Amino acid sequence: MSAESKDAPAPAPASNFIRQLVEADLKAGKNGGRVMTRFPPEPNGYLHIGHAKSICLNFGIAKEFGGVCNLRMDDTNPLKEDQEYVDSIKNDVRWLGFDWEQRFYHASDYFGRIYDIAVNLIADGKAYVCDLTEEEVRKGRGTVTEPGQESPGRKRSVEENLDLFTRMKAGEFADGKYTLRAKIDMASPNMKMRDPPLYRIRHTSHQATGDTWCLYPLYDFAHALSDAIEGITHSICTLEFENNRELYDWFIQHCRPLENRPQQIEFARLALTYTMMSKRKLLLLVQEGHVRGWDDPRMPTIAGIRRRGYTPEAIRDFAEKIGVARANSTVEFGLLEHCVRDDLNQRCARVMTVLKPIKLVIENLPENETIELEAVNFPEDAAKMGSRKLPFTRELWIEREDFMEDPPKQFHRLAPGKEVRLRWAFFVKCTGVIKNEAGEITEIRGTYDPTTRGGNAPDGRKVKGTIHWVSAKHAQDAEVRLYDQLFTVADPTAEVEGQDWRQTLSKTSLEVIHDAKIEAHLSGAAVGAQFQFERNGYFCVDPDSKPGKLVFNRTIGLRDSFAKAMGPKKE
RNA sequence: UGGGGCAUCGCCAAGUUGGUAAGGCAUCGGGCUUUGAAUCCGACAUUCGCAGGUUCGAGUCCUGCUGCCCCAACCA
Repeated sequence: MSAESKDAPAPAPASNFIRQLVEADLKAGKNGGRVMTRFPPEPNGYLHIGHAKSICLNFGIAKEFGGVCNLRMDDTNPLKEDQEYVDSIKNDVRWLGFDWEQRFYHASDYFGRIYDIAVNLIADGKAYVCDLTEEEVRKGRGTVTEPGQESPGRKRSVEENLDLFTRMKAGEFADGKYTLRAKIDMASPNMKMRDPPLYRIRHTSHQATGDTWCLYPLYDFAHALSDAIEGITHSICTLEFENNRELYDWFIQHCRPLENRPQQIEFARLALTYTMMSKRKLLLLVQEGHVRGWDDPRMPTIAGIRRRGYTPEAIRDFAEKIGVARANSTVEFGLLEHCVRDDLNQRCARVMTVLKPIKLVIENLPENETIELEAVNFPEDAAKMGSRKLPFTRELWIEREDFMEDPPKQFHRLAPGKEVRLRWAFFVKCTGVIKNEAGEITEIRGTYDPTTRGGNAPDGRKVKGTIHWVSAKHAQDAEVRLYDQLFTVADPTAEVEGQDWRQTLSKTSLEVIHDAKIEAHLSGAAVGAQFQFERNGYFCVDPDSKPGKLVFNRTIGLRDSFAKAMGPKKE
């Protein structure tokens, strides 16, 4: 625990306008020195990496300034919400490393109080029952350049409004018959202030409150009140709610009884290249079977990237690195990958696994001889994870890509007449290949130099390349799933005329290898265990694994400057 | 066209009484190397959307312009 605190001191968090604002509020003694934030997702889908940014921000700010952060389900629309989503949200936030303690709430917890406040608003002449249809309301709202028309309901008496609202709650009216609207200003240049709806009738049972209610408050009303009721001091949301702030403040000012004065602050939501963040479209990917589910490792959902092998530490680091600002921006996916590699590099034991195997026969090693070698599990710090024994035998698996019959000069791997080091083992020189009738190489032949045991030549002879291998006799088969971007374009969000967004879905985002060769000792690895397959990347054990047949997900490949220098791969 | 926002290196992003452009990612060199990984060293904005103005001095102040985002769901 305390061992890590003696490491290099954490760098001071980057400056951002929200931290500065909270700091200034604290200094000014605002809110009695209290800091309370909240993360308020609507349980209508799974959380994604964009939500992770918000979670880190809200819980992070609270923790940093000695405050707390609530987890609240913003469940005001029973048509879209589901218990499955609330479960997944709690699970994901917890997994990311944040704790709401006992402060898990629902906007629906406050339906009773919100209703009472609405009644007060009516009594104060600041809200009225409107009998316009949805269509009429839309038309009556005007446009951005023209003022709207006042609803006839605006002239209703307080008594009649109260009576109607009571009957709306009692279930006397069908969906859409009436709404409750705030009486603000139909000519406001801010469309959000043109008598916004507060309540609509919906005879639908609710995920949390069942059939208790048949009318439900709308977002603006319920959200501002929920914040005030909980005592939120800083209500952090994304930029698209900027126009709603004036309305938020109106509610805070005119509703009673309300004790607190929360402040809404907006920041730019996360956008990532090659990534779709729309909840609606992510749902379609799941429903239409383009992916295997919300937790498909190709999905940008927390559940997906968790299964993929991304760690909470990497995601938190990413959230810190991207910063917080008010300018819309799109972060390169490569930054997230950097954070993941950076974290995994420090925690994963190294093992050798051959993904696309070809046999290498050591001609000068007898059939039944086994040489036992030792391999360090974490070469950066040999003491950290110990070592393991490796059997070296006549028949080995090596990576197909590590052999070329007619290589370019920069190729440091195996080729006829060339010598390479087999990691932790010996120098091996290729003596030839065996081909089938089709002319395909089926086997590579070579000889090992017994004096180079461990990988160093006593004569000081150097070798350019080191490749990984596994004893064919001892290797176990495993399934390995290689992932690539789900979309082929950097901005899958861009609307292209005549083209459906699904057309940018990649056909090669998943490649399954059924016969990868793994070191025998790996066969006992637990689901979720993570390793670096040397020279191949970071991998984790997938829950689909069965006894005797492990399934690995490639979390992320290693950086590959050679491939980069050689140009794009043909695959 | 009304209102609300935003514009600093390829991508993020600091820059707050105006004082002479942080950092990260990416990229490019080089060292080291039993992972072409990691790591280490070095390079990388005379310039802050554009045009004027104020000032000894402006990314920071003023004026005008341009571009992009958001708002006309009984969604959030």
